[in-house]
Amino acid sequence: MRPDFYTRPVLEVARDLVGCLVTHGDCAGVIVETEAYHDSEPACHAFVGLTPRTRTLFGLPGLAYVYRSYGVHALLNAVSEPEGIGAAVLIRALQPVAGIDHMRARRGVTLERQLCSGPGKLTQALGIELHHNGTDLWRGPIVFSPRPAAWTGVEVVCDRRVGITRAVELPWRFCAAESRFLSRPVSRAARTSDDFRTLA
DNA sequence: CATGGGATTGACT
DNA sequence: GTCAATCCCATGC
Repeated sequence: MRPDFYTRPVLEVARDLVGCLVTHGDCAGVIVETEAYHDSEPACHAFVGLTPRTRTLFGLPGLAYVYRSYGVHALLNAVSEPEGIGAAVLIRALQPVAGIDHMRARRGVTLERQLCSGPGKLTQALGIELHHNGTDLWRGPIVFSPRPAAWTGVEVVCDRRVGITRAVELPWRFCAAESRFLSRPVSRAARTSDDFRTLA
């Protein structure tokens, strides 16, 4: 998608990215789980302001923000909101649709449900690394493209974000409700409470 | 320049 | 359920 898709409130972008396609080389998958981050809340890297690390986050919407997590994994985000606002959508899980044997080789596992069911797993499966930080998501090499016809109208539910220690109460995780390719199931609270209603 | 803390995963009890 | 691996970077002296 072009940059104007990402020049919107990050919660809308995070919701609307569910169902979109991510392609890198011969590998591709449909996004089934995202999380939103914004410089106004302390779980976001951009909360500390503009530093060498957060330069991409404050940059042009539609750029890839890729950083190393726990010294081990590369995590992929789509920079959102207008330039000058530090916000991004973390891609947390994909349903594999192409290059599946290549993903198996990179991941060292065979079960499709385990190939991209986590933010570190999907970057390993697709061969996404730190040098992709700052590349754009409409020309590539990593390309985000609109929902395939079969994915229009999928139900998206929201839940609390995974693996953070600050601003844990914000329901800024977005999941394809019926997907079996999530990093973890949607919580009981999110399924039953009105506190987790998806944005209109 | 030293230190501490992760937007995780996989192996193990 | 617990826990280590491993590295980038923000912070503070």
